[in-house]
Amino acid sequence: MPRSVPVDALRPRKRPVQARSRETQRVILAAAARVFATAGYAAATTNHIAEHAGVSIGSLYEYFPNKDALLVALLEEHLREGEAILAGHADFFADGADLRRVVRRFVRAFVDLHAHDRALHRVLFEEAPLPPRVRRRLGALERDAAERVEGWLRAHPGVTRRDPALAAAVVVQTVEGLTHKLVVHGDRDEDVAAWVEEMVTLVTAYLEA
Amino acid sequence: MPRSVPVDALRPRKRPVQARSRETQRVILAAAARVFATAGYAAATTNHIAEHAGVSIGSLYEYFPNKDALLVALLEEHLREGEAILAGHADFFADGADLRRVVRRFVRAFVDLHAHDRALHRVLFEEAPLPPRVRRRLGALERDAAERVEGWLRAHPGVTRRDPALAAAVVVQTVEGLTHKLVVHGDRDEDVAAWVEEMVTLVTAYLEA
Amino acid sequence: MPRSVPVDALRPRKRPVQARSRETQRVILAAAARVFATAGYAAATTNHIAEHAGVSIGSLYEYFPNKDALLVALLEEHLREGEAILAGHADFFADGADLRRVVRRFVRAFVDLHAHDRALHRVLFEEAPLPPRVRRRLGALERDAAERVEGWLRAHPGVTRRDPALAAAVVVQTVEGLTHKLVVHGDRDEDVAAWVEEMVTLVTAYLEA
Amino acid sequence: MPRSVPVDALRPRKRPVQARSRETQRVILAAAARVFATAGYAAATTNHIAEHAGVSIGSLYEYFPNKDALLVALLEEHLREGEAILAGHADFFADGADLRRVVRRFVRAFVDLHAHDRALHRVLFEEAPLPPRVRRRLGALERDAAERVEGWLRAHPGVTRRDPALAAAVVVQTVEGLTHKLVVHGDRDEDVAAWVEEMVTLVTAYLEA
DNA sequence: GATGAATGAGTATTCATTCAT
DNA sequence: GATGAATGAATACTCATTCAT
Repeated sequence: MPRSVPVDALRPRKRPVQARSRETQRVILAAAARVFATAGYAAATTNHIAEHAGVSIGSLYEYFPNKDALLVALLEEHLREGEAILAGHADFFADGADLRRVVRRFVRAFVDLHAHDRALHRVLFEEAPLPPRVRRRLGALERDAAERVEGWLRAHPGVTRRDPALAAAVVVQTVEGLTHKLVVHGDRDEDVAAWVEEMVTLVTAYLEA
Repeated sequence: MPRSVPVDALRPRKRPVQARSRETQRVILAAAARVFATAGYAAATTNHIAEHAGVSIGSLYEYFPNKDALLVALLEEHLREGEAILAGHADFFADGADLRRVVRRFVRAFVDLHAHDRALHRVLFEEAPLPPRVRRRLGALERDAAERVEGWLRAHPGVTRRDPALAAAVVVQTVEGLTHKLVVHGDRDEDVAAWVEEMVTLVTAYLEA
Repeated sequence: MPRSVPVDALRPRKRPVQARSRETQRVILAAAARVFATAGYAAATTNHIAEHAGVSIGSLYEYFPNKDALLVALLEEHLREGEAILAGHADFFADGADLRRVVRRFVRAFVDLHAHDRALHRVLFEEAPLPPRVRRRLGALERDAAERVEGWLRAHPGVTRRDPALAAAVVVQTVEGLTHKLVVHGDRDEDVAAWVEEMVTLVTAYLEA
Repeated sequence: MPRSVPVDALRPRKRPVQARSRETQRVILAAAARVFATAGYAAATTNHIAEHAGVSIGSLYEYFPNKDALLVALLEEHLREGEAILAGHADFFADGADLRRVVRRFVRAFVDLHAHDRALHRVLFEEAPLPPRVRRRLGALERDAAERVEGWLRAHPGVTRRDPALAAAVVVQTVEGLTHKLVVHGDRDEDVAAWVEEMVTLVTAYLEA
């Protein structure tokens, strides 16, 4: 259980150049995702992960300097996806008059982002001791999302909230929080559609109140 | 470090009848709360907790059969408070016509319940591997709250939601989620009042939409 | 293989109060001496040492925070003996006119100090990566011895050396160096007496030259 | 990390015939010297050495079968220099009547032999677990030196020692021991000249006593 | 009831060495 | 000959838990 983590102690060790090693890295990360998700962070063993990856423990440490680095790599992947969604949909909110439709698109993006591996997200966000650097990045992403939402709120005539910055934060936190509850803890897939509609109503009503 | 905890291995070992024993137990639990909050669950050691409590490690195990039991005892305390609020305010929602005022009372109760030890709540709800039994109790409490809310929604004329059970769940999850974000991660106390108002608006608008 | 050793990371962990634990500490240290001496420092395993001591590995770490601490404890014991000899014989050099007799007593003390466990001394002084703090203490002891010798050289009329400080250092280093060679690497006990006489002649002749 | 090294596993693997190979070998050895000297034997890794040499780890093992072989090669280089001095100066001791001048030449040779890389010598002689074969060679060289000294002692009229073999051993060990102390541990270069004179006096006085 | 010495299974991590490319 | 990815045995150390006193 490492107590103090030196700077850059969490980055993958090699930038793999050969195809073989890039593949190995991918395999290890996939195994880590699987093992973290099923066993939980604390109970997950690096030896176990290497075994699952069909790779020697030495190879694992060739690519990742310690257990945390695996977690961080997984998280960064998730964050990159989130950033891609935000960046890719620059025109996210740039859509005509229908408030409800824009909100729905926003909610869907959040839900989709979290849908593909529930168990892993539980580990990533609830169980693991996230290094401050990663926590900061997480916070920055939220703030980035809030800023975009704020800009849109200011532009949209239907929005009645007085403090757009605050409202944007409320929207992001609400959607993110409910998405986590829903996707991470939710039991039934079939509820998702219904919940998405409720989230849309919740947010839209708030913005128009 | 045993990972699987046998059923019912989590209850405090003795029901202390003597005042001194009860006091010792309290002291240990207080120390556990402090140490969990500052070090995190995984990094907190039972020896450390015993030391903080000014008690021998043997005595700690006299009262709590294992490390998890400390966490569970702390959580149960929190849940008991929650139950007390729900029970004590049977008339919670039984108040006249003002939807907004009722919602505000509800939100306040949630926020207050979580306000007194932020760091501990972070550990309790985010970092610790909660035993299924406790997770179930947590879920039961949420469902209980949702049921009460549902009953009130059905009774209140101003509410427009079609599916009161679903709406009640949305309300409880939203308030709980935002409360956690706010109280557990929030930096500034002064923001709390503003956020409470926003949460009230959010929920009220939703119910009246 | 620890690279950086924090301050006080080398002291024994508990000051044992109960007789039982003091005995345990002694047993562990004795086992460490034996294992270091036979296997060498690098090859000596803490688990191996604990096993030899008839004690669990946990107990070993209860008393010594890491492998180095065992080595250091052993060395400090040796240094304490050296200091005791120096302190106990304050009248070491305070003996009449016979230069040769005083020198002989000095040489004997050095040889005796190193005689009781050759293999251990080899490990302690030749093979082990001594922490700077211990190296400094070693140097201080040498300097202390040299100062006492210097004082005596100044007082003794038969000594012809011009620079007593330098001469004292030469004497101490010569005797120590030859003692190590003799006792640590020497094969035959029977040679010791002859060598002691040669060392006495060597030093005496130098001082009177 | 294999602890026992099979016999004859310590010789360089190939006798490089091509210039390029010989150069590579030299580069690797130079890197080993540098890394051993700065990091110490145990902490020096073969990968690190290969990296410093600008050579792949595979190439390193092409030339040296294991880590010890590097150390041994370095030591043999040192021994070869020592042997060369002894052999080259067959007339070392064959010089007229001046005992003191001969002794000085002998001491100088020893000191010079060790002067050029202090840190490396510290590693080579104090820290590294020398394989028996190398230890034997070291001993043989000492015995060789002692024999030559003995022959000279027997021939020289000014020498009063009764047991020339013993006296020769004393001289060699004294000079070697003090040289190591001086060169390996000494801090200031300027002391060297003074110490050389003292060593000369020490030895000369002994031989004439 | 209390103490704290003792336990030992369990885990992250290193590094000399091999061998497919 | 050269490369560097892969190997895996080996080891220091932790900490929840027990139990003799």
